[in-house]
Amino acid sequence: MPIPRYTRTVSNAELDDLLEVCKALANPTRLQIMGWLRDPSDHFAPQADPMEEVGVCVKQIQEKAGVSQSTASQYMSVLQRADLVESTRIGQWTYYRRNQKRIAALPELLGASL
Amino acid sequence: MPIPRYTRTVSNAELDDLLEVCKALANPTRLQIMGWLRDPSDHFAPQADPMEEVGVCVKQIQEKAGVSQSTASQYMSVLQRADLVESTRIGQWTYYRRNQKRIAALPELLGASL
DNA sequence: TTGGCAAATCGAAACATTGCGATATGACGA
DNA sequence: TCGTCATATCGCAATGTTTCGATTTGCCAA
Repeated sequence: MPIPRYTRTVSNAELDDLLEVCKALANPTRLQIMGWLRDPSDHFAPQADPMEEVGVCVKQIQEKAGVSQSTASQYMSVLQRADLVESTRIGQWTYYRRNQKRIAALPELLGASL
Repeated sequence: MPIPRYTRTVSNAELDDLLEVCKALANPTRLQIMGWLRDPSDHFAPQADPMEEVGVCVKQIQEKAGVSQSTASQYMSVLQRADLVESTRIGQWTYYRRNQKRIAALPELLGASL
């Protein structure tokens, strides 16, 4: 029975997870969006539904970021795939907000994987 | 004199800094290397100079990662530009080690910028 | 001083990401 | 039912990243 030459400290799942997070944040606009979503009412104009609860709709993010509608939509789904944001659909709007639980756990993930 | 409509919480310098870190880590092999360098003697074979102090030479990283010499060298300079590793040249070898101070400060940078 | 080793840099091909306009889907109000 | 608005998805050209082999630089020992 062969003994592995060197130890593996970090699980592959955690590493892949962190990798996806880094990829999602490795874009200046997406990184900014995450910051804006921290205090939505400081960065976005009022909207139909209360942004502190449900989040901010794509149109507002698009306007603030100065990108096209399709780009804004794509950005948000990249961030969502990395589990950094959550979304709620209300009527014709999709509201995005930070996944605060996940974000709070990032330092730990960093410490464990990196 | 126009008043900015919304508040900026995060400095551009910090955001750019975090962006560079994310870019550097947004590659599976580079991410792995950072992990290996945490406990070098658990992951690399003995070498001329003591790796816990000076770090690990490029050749060892190259072999462990299974990439070409030029790729390994580039990877290390990407990590160094992001300030995640430091290097020491001894004779014909360049030893790389984690910038532990910087890495310890990452959670704070994350908390401040993201 | 010459040969060999380690590392860095260069140039290029393959591959991935970016970001747009066009189009599709679905909700709402007239 | 129709037109409009918000969002999502598609296809594509431009740009950026990856990764290599070849070349260059620098160090050391014979």
